Amino acid sequence: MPKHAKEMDALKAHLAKHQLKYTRQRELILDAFLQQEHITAEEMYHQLAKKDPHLGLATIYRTLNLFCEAGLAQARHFGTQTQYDNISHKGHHDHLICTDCGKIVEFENCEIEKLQQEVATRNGFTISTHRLELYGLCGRCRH
Amino acid sequence: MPKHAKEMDALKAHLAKHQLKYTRQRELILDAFLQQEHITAEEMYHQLAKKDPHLGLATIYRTLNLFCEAGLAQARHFGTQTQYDNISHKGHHDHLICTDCGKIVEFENCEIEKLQQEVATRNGFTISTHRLELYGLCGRCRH
DNA sequence: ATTGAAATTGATAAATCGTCTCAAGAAGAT
DNA sequence: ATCTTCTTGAGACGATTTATCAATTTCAAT
Repeated sequence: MPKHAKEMDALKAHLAKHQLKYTRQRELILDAFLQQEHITAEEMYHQLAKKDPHLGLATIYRTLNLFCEAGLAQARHFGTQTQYDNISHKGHHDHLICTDCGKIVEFENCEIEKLQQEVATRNGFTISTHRLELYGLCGRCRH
Repeated sequence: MPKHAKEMDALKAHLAKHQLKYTRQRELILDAFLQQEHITAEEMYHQLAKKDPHLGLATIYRTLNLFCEAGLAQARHFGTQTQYDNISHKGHHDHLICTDCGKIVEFENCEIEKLQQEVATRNGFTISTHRLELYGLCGRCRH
């Protein structure tokens, strides 16, 4: 029994719905991905080089983008690179981002989420995910 | 009397402090920038091509980055591009995005902003901008 | 199990975005 | 006006991500 049966089922459902196939590479990348809070394609490429030296970087990009479409991941562009966040990792978390040093603090706030729901309802929307990023200076960089 | 005397003074102060010069290009780019809520270098390049066909893209990047250092702008990575936000522009708006039809609804919510401030303060951050996007289905696409 | 249509992969080429380089030109203090 | 320093424009460059395409794999139907 795999550790992440729920996410694997979600992926398989997405694949079936779109006539895509369940491949060895996708399973490999999913396993690695679900153990991370967030990761870049390049990082995953190096991690998986041990398990499968022939796994291509393009496949990793394609697969991480697939995870985004399947709702398992979310892409976040920071600096010159793209971070792929693992949505299932902890419930949902938002980010405080220091524009000077790049420091990232994660947080959760139920009240904000509640207000988001209200806004959505008022506009006839049904929310499935959201993204909230606060940009500014961290304590250290303000000086 | 220019419309944005305050911002122009702030820029001149920054230039003087760092032994930089006030050039025709910087003035041109500042004027264009202050009329926007946010803009990419590429967009500005096309806008300003009419006024100065020889203005280089590199100069626009350099100047927008200068504005960031001077505290007039803030860079935000959005999709594959960098958005330069006009800090002096008040009306910040957030987005409701339909994942099916792509419809975008803008909204503002003071309560959410207040809670964001609280979270930031609690973590020692000073916020200058933020980004909030709610993803889901709009009323029409839910059926 | 075999077949065959359709999707996927790996390798690399290509595109994209932003920064760097450098000679020529402009700003501003004297 | 002169001289030093900074800035500019043009294109080269580097980093990251996507597109291309022949070979391979998946999977549903035999």
